[in-house]
Amino acid sequence: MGKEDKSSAAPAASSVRRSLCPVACALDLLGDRWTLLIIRDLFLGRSRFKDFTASPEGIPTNLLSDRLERLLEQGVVVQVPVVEGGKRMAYALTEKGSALGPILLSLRDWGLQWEEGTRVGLTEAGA
Amino acid sequence: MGKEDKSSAAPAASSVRRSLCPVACALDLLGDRWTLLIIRDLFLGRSRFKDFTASPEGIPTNLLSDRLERLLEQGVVVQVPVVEGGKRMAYALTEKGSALGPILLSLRDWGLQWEEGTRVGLTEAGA
DNA sequence: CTTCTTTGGTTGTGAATCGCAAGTAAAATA
DNA sequence: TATTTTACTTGCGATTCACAACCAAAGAAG
Repeated sequence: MGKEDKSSAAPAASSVRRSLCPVACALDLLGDRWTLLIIRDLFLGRSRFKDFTASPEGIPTNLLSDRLERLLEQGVVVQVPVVEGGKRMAYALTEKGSALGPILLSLRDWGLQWEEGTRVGLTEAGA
Repeated sequence: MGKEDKSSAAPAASSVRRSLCPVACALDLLGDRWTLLIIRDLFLGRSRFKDFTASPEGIPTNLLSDRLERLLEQGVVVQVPVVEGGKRMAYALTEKGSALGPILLSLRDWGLQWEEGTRVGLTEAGA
């Protein structure tokens, strides 16, 4: 029923680690062009599916679905009802997800310093 | 010939930015499964092509070639002769490349704290 | 309750990229 | 000069990406 089928898979199957290096393991989960942008959006206060697709980078919806699913699996985000007891769900960072703040901040700082013309949109979260 | 042809291209053409967000721009260059592992190796003191292929993650040589070429283009690494005036070249971090230290350290810290069974191999460079 | 709109996805498809294996040429070594 | 090592390149099947179209459930409007 298309439940165990992934039309668009992640850069790596979550459970296949290339090594025990913490950097490599972090990259097994985060090492692609979209995942950390979703995390960035969560830090910026966006929480709904539509919000993520509205970001300027324009993530394709199939990739967004896939990444969110993987982040849920890995305990980086959780789903919470938008209104108490409602059916609509929003995404929120777990403690594991919030701990990604320093990574985002160091990426932002490096980008600002070395990539010409970049501008901030990140709030001072996680620092 | 085969000079303008890339058999294995990078995750994004270096000059096509998805937005002006510093995080997004950093990920345009660094957002894949291998690039930051090469940088990690450079911080660990590895500098030759063979050294990178010898890392436990086992990067394919065509991808290594491609990533090194892009890092050269972007001024993150430079080539220096292994012996004074020799023909064999090694790779070294530029100032721009060395500035990636904090990103590597935050990835390492997160991996150590949240990814079960990971162990350090990173020296305290860049901090 | 019925209709309309928004939200949150899924599906399909061609193009691009990945990962593996094999081949190769120049440099270092014996 | 002969052999080995280094630093790649090439080819190819499999996976993943990006774009577009489609769809069903939820909420809002009348």
